[in-house]
Amino acid sequence: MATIYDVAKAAGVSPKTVSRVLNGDAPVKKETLDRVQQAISQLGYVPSSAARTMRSNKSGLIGLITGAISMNANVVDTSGLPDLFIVQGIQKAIESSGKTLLIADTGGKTERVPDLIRTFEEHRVEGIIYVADHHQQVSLPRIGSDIKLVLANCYDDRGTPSVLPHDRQGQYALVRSLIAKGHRRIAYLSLSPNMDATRERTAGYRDALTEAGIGFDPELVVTAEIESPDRETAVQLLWDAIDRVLTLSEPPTVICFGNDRMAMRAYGILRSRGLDLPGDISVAGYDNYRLITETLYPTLTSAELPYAAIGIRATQLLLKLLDGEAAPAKPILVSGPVTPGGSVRELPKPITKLSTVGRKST
Amino acid sequence: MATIYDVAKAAGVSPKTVSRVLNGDAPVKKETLDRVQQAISQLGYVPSSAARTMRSNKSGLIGLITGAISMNANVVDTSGLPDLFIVQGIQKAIESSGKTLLIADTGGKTERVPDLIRTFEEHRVEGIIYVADHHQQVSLPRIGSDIKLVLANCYDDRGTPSVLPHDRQGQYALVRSLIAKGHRRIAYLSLSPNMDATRERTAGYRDALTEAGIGFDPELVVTAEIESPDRETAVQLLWDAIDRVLTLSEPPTVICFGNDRMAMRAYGILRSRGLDLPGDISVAGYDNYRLITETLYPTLTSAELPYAAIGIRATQLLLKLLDGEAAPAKPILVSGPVTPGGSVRELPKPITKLSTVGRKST
DNA sequence: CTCAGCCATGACACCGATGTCATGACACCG
DNA sequence: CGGTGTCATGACATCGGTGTCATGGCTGAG
Repeated sequence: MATIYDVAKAAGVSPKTVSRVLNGDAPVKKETLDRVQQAISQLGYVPSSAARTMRSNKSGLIGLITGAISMNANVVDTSGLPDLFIVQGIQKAIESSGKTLLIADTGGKTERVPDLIRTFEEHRVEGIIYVADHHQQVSLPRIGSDIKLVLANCYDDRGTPSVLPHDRQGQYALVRSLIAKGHRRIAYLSLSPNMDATRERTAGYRDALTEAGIGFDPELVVTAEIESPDRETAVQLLWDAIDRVLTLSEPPTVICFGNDRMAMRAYGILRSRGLDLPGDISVAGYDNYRLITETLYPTLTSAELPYAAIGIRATQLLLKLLDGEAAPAKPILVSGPVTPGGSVRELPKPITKLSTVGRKST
Repeated sequence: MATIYDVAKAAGVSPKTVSRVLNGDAPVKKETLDRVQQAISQLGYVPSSAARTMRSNKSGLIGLITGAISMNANVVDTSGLPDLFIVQGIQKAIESSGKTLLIADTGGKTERVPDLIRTFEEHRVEGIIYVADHHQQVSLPRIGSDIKLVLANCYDDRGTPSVLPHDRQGQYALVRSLIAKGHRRIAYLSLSPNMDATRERTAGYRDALTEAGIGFDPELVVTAEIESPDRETAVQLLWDAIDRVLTLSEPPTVICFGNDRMAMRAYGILRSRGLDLPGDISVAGYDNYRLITETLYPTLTSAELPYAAIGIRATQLLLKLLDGEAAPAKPILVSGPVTPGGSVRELPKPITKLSTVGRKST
């Protein structure tokens, strides 16, 4: 590989002048510049970032720790939308910054994290983004203070800067849109109650009910998934939960599911009970996992889990920290829109009471 | 950040001795060793890979170019299984090699590839793996000969070492398994005929028919997807294709689709025609995209597109090249198994002719 | 005409590892 | 007891860039 010295010799100048040409940080005579540039292209010279890093102590590298790449492989996991979308957001945001992304995958084993951090330290990354596969609390080993850390889709108890999905707002907006379509008996078949997302979303569900003056009926809220079920168990649990709400004395007109995948399963289950979608029962998901929401027939109404946006925000946050800005005191919450699909039917409006809530704008 | 000099001073030895402790490449007295190790952990010293790289001219980095991370984002693309699974395989295989993976994403724009390669060259990667989003021919800019290149899921006309899915074998095995279940009228609704995969798979389809002594009926083979359709068009095309084969004078007992996603759509379409799955018609996909095959009800029979394996093979190939082994003359073909699901019904065996083909082992 | 000041360039040291060679302390052999 | 070999360690140069400072030539103001 050609070095700056080779180029200098070929152009008949000093290495320092070549350096000046490369970085444009000092005036160079046009003629000299041409000679140098020709030498560069002739030799196919590419500067060594290792040498640069050494001198400047700036690597231009950002480390990314995730399980997103190795996960989702065979395990079709419980959480729904692959955290990979967060990585996509990060990738996109980093692109324009001139930094280079070093991606390390935990392979699903969190105990590998210290090793990965160590590797990043060897490469003198300027910052690290840690991506969790679902909204959760994490605890990472301490990192040298010269490396900035940002958490995406997770948080810790040390006040490390973090970016989280605004689950409460998401479920609120979803339920609100259902109410706007005339639904008042709204079931919510949730993910495991231990998850942060479930707590938040349940709160959002109630927010929307309260706002519309609809009483909260605990019978309409059923846990329909446990931590890490096998397929059979998951289907069984879901089947039972659906059965439970459908056999209520006053059954729901729409069922919200904890994620799109549950909703996808529900399509098959509901139909096998002879129900028409959305004629007999409306369905909504969560995540807006497009592969599912757009491919299902009819298309699925879903609240978007703004993973790409979380990735972007996390990256922007990190870049700001690197720029010397102060860290925000609280986690940054990112909201997502509701994507309407064909799975939610518009109910005929009650003629007795014409509240604004029942109105639909379009 | 502490350097090897700081450690040396703290331990009262020369930097070279610290180096010896780090690399264990020369005997060090037990007592000295302890002092050095203590100094290291006290100072939190982590060696700089930049300095190492400079001295040794070996970076320990492998570059990966892919569109897998940025793609699949909003575009639910035509090709089916996300190439991300290839990246997963690569990640897994690289893990145990001690190398570090540098991932660059094209963001879907191939014209960015030269820039990405340039960045890799600056980091002095030892090898590059290029991952395509579907089986295809590519043309990459030339790379300095000191960097090894391996193509995954694609090939070029320069004989660059490459690893490809064995599409012909895959479709052959799938159709063979259908025949083993008693099917003889087998429709094939394929992807775009311009795709390498389609050509290969069609050949595999015919291989299986020939083997079983079933005549090839061109009416059973229909293109049901074009290059990059919008959702509406895709559904329409699929609907038409299904209609076409179902209204044949002798309709198929099973339909093979070009990928799992088409099959997923077909579930809705077939049911809306009042057909029972798999009672009235059997269905098979391609890719074994587990999110789809395992979540659909009934589960979907599919041929596995061995993306993870391709990633692993590509990585192993690259590591061998780096080890000085010669490149294989031909692309490496990776086969995948057939994953049976509930979407294919076992047909009653014809009593007149009891051929071995109709037999089922289990 | 002279000197301040800019322009273009080069000499040199340094970043943090490690390969090469040298050195001093012992042990072992004859 | 002297010579030879091994062990443990250090001095120094080097990898490829870039920051610092110096230098020579030229311009323009006084």
